[in-house]
Amino acid sequence: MLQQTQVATAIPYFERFMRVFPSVSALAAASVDAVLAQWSGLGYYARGRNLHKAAQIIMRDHAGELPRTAAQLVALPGIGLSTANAILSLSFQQPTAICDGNVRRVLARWSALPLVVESKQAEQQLWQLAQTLQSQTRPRDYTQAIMDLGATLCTRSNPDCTQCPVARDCGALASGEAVTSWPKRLPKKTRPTKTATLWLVFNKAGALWLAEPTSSTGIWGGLHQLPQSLPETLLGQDNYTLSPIKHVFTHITLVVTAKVVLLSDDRHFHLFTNGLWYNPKDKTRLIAMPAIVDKLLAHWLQQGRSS
DNA sequence: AAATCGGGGAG
DNA sequence: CTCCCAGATTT
Repeated sequence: MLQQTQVATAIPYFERFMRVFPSVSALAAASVDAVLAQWSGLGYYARGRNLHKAAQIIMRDHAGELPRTAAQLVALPGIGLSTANAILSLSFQQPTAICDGNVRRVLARWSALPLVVESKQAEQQLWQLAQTLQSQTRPRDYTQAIMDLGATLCTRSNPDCTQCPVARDCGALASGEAVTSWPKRLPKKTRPTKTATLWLVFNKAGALWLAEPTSSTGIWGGLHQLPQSLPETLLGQDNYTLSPIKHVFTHITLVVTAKVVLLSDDRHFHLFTNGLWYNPKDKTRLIAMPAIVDKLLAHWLQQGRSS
């Protein structure tokens, strides 16, 4: 959950997830749909699918226990070198280095790294530096400390160097330039905009139609989806077009126009198969779906019938 | 090496 | 708005 996701964001998801799947065996025994239901809203759904697969592999090949070597950990889906080393140092007191976003920022500043951090050279030097600096006697404390340093003091835009325990030999601080000018970064690239139409189809009870997932990969893979089109016979029905909303991804900006259809009778229900009717008020029934569903529902409730 | 995967916190 | 977060995987 913490891969590319801030701790504060992940905490409520983590707590709920651990209540529903309190053990590796419980997670392995669950359906991927049940896992993704708990992941809904958190994003990067491949993490949820990979975690589920990893649990099953751990049960099958590792007697239900996490392996304790980097090579075995990296072989599990969703675990790369960074996560493997984090597990080894934080859980098993092995002197492995991590080089996550916080650590990269701390080390780039401390070493006054002239290289653009996205470059292969910088990547290599930062990993090398991280491994060199790792404590051989207290790897767990060291790993937690350098991450917390980046998260609390050596922050992106407003570092508090007066409180920093390594300010004395920090290269960026000594340089006279602004500490925030590190890490050096590549110029930003513009994010392309794409448009999409999504349909909100409500039945008489006020439940929303969600289609079964059609693919386990790609954007929102494995999640239930809003229809992008409707059967011809329904297009003549009264429908409402909501004002477009923006939904930003890492690589694209999606401008979504939602169209709303209210089914007043049962005539057209036979057109809706391979999916389910989701009642937004039923909080007990968690469905694997992207955050944009609730976003559009809120938009519809707030905006209402504007056209 | 570059692109692809969400969503939100913070400024 | 922009930047970036306890990155991994695919192309």
